[in-house]
Amino acid sequence: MQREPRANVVPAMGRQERGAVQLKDLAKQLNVSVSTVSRTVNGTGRVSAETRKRILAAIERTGYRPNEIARSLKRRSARTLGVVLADISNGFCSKVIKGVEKVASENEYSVFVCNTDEDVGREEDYVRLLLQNQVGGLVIATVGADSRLFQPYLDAGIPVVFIDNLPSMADSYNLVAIDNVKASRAIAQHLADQGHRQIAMLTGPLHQSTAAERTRGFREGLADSGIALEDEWIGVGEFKRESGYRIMREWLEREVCPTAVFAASDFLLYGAIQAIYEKGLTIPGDIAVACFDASDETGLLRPGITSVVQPAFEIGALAADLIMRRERNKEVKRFEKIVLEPNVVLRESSLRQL
Amino acid sequence: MQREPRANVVPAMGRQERGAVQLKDLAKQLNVSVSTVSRTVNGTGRVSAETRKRILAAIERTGYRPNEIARSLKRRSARTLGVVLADISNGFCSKVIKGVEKVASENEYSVFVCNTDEDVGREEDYVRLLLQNQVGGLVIATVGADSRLFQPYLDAGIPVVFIDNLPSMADSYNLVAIDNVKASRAIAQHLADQGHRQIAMLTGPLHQSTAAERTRGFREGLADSGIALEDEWIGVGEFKRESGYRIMREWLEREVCPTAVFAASDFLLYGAIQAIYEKGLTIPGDIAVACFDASDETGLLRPGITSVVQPAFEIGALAADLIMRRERNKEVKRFEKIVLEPNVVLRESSLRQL
DNA sequence: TTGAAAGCGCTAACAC
DNA sequence: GTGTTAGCGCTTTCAA
Repeated sequence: MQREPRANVVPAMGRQERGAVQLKDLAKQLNVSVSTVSRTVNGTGRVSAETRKRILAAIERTGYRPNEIARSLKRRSARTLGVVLADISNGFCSKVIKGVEKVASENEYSVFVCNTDEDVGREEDYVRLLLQNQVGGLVIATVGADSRLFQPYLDAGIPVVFIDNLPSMADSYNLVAIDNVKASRAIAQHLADQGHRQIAMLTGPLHQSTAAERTRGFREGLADSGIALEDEWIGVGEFKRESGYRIMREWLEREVCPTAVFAASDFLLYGAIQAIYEKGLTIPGDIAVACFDASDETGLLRPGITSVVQPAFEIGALAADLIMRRERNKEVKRFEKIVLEPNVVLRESSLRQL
Repeated sequence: MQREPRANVVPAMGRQERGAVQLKDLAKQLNVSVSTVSRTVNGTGRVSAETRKRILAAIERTGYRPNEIARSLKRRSARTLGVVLADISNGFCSKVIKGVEKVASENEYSVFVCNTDEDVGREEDYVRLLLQNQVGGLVIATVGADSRLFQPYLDAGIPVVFIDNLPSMADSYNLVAIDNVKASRAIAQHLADQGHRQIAMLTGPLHQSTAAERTRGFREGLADSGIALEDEWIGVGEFKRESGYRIMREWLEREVCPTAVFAASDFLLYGAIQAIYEKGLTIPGDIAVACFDASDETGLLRPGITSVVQPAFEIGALAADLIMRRERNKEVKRFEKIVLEPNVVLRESSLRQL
């Protein structure tokens, strides 16, 4: 195919050879240099009022948008954030993402979302892939405890913010999370106050710091009321529905079974509740229940579930904001730990007198 | 500060000047050219078995990973997918994302997730931002009907897949969705079969094709049973809880009110149900209800809600797969429309005899 | 089979 | 104020 020789005949809006208008096209059109255009686009350096106006007009007219990939290559960092979470369908996770997204979009950042399904291998793959994509920061609820995974981020000066579990690092990490111990203590206190003495806990893998902390806090809280949390009534599974169901069923088979159950995650509890109902028991009549992050998008669930409500949106927003602040002040190299107050909401599922 | 003059003294694993090991580092170490390393990394072009082995070993040893940004710039397309949806907290949306993500990660793609909250302005911003980020494809449940927004994608040959609403384009788009008309007809049929005659519909903005189709299908389905869907019983709002609540309340104030309500989205219905309960009425005793995409993550909702269940995960996966196929066969420029069969699940919320 | 070199679109010295 | 130019890290002709 022959090149069109009389290119000038083609008006400015004519078919573009390949893709979008770019810096040099504008420069050529306006008889200025690419750097002048670049400077006005970025508002950096001086440009005379008149040329600026012409350039802005041309940008408007042509709909020019800078190629973010080229910018990122030059800058060696993309205006993107990676968010790595267990499961986007989970209310906590989706709210965290929304929080991250809000702050990100305010800063013209885009957000990569990655579901690990609590699979350590997938987490590793994503963490690496995001690094290859030169994300400006990483927000992660990690399930693998191996902190070496994040070393390349430290080396590259890319902020990593943990919002849930902590890997086994000394001090070189950022954290935005609630005080899990305190939250669990509060629930323990509440169940004890309600008169329960046979109390069980459903929790996740204890090598995950959240599972460990929530269990510890719960045990301590019960101890404060002179109640022992027996080992046999600490059900350790995965943070999944099936685990809660299975463990609760086993408990219900025994001669004595708990009158109150606290779960370290919502799905664990939903599984347990299913087991309780299948046995023909009622909540809170026969068994009181509570958990972390009960989230009922429908607003129709009865009974309402007593719950530690993490400020998930805020956690996401704060995590993203931390990254943005680091981005602005590259010099500030300290690590930040933001620990939020837990919020406990009492609902019917644990209230004896209704 | 003075440069270290005896650089060779520093072992290979020593502190890197800046960031990660890259192609030219490997090339230098192994006394081969960057192109040879590049060829073995990508498995393109011929490389002798021996050098290939040495290079792979070095990659393993150094943990080299190609910089995706640089690749993207060269390729003029990033290995990323954009997903633009109303609200990640919605069960339909989160499942779509998971479907997209599954296929994407199988292809070493990353996924940008964007919540529009049904705001046309935000949708536009995101669509443009994703283009600037050179996404390899776009999966979108659009709310704005202006097809010009997507023209730059067409021009650049970037596949756009609609999974919900259609913009007002002629034929040049891809679609993966269920047959909304058919699904709504089925619900209409069911409610008529249950003996209902005063039937109402809650729907979204009628300029959105899904809202329009669902309404049309429902009307046609009722007509098949000789029932007219009165205009006054078509409640048009936003696809949000508040709309459902507000409209249902109005209906409940009237002398005659519907005995069955069908909602074009889950949140619309949840709002309506709240209004029904506040009025002291029961479901399905007083009013039968059904909707699109009732999703109960807890599994504890009673009554279960009769619903058109879109295969959301599959929709996402098919949409992503379509993009991947286009990516492989750039030559294939046709557009695809994949219409899936609707799946209707009858539950207690609409069953008279329980 | 391998290497040299030209970009991909942009930013930022540095020179004028 | 403005322009020239050297890369950012990679892929890909084109020669050798």
